[in-house]
Amino acid sequence: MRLLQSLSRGLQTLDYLVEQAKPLRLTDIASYLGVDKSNATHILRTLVACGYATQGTDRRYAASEKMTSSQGSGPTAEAIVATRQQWQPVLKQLTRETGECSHMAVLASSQVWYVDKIDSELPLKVDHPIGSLGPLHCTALGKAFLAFGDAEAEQELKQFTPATLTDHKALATEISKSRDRGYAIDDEEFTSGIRCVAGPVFDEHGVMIAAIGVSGPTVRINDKRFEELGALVEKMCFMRE
Amino acid sequence: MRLLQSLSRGLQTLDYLVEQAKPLRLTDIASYLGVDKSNATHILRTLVACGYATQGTDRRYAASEKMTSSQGSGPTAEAIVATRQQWQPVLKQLTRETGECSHMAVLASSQVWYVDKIDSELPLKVDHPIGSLGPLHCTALGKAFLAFGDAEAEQELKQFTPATLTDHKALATEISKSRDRGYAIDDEEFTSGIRCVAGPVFDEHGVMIAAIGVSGPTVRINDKRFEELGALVEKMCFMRE
DNA sequence: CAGTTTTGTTGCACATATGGCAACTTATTG
DNA sequence: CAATAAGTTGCCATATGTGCAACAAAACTG
Repeated sequence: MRLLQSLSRGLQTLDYLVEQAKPLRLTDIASYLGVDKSNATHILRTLVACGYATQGTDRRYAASEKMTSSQGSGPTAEAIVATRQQWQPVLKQLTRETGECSHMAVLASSQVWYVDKIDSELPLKVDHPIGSLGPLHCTALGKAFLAFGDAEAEQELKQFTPATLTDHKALATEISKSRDRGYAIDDEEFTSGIRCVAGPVFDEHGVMIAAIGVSGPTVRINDKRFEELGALVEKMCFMRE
Repeated sequence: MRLLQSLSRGLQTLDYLVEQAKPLRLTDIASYLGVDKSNATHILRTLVACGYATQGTDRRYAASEKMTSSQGSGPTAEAIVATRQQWQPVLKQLTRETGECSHMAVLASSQVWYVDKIDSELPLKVDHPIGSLGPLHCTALGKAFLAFGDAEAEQELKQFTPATLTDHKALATEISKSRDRGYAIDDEEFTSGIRCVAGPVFDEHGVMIAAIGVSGPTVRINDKRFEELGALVEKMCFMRE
């Protein structure tokens, strides 16, 4: 029973790239395989040439989309459920500390998909039903994906309120600001009278898998409190990493 | 720029297997690659040994699940959202025709995960909140996954009501019956006083991705109506294929 | 910012893995 | 039950993959 050595190594490399699910350095791959760097270079170059791996600008290698997402991208049901269970205490704490509704969403088909929420006790509340969808460009949760995930805004930025950003350049600036801040905001851009803040949730590989945020009526959230909420969400999101 | 020949050929073979999406004969693969049968044998044997291809009883070779299905277990968020949108009309129709609640669920971590529902208009109703989880062995939706999907029941079959099947053998018999019927049932096995029926939803590849079902209080569902509901769900599920 | 270390790529030569041939075994067909 | 086609194994020559070492390019570091 003879096997082709170089092919075996190549496939083993693929397995490793898929398993690690993040860009890997040549040296690490070579030492994992137990071969010379030179050999690893050839293997990886072949994988890239055949479309099974990609090389980033930092020279690191990763499995191509062919391997990582054979059809739909995005987290699996398993991952969502696990994340939901892991982060629900955070939602509860957010709502307890702020008195406002908190939500968790994942990315699906260029929209945010609400998968969990904790309702506010107050009579005036924000309610995105679990299972519903929302736009990326004018919700805090959506902007969190634009800022920290690999989501892209739709071509046409639909206007929902006077405050909705409909210009791609303005949106890009805002997303950049969100990245610097560590959280994204929605200042009455989707629904008049509602302000939201949201931060990213990363999985063990550093890939953004979900967003969590707090939403409340503008009447209860002045500029000062708006910033406080943002800081709180940012703290809660990055605490668990 | 030198590439590894045998690795290239191996990956090219994988592409071909994936593209053709059906078991292929050794000779065809060899002639496609333009190599000797002997060489093709070695390549395919290596692919099989590395888990990238499989050889059927008829000796034909096919790409392994690693290549065909998205490697993460369970459907992706994208797939769930798409299925939800596609099948929500069916849920609505089920509730309209029966007056009872209808639900849709996907499989996540050996549990059913409710991702959509249409409420009954009647005052006495069954309510599984969207986003909540349920056991596989004693819900109609869960049994649908056991019967038509590739789910496996937990080791310990927890007892929820006197009617819960806690014996693996009895459960296997019931699952087998479900397969024959075309739908699964839950006769007060999870909650006393509630009867449910559920059928499978398949994607374009014939892989079960979700289950949809109807639930109502036993007082409104006698044996005759129970069967009618099952027939209805079965019809609705298999209609859309 | 120069010196130092680490990492990635290229050239080369040798050993050997690999591909074709042919013989052999196993299935398929008339 | 021939007869033919498909699949697998043995063998050998050489194309080819591998490691070594030199080189180039980042990444640290003081």
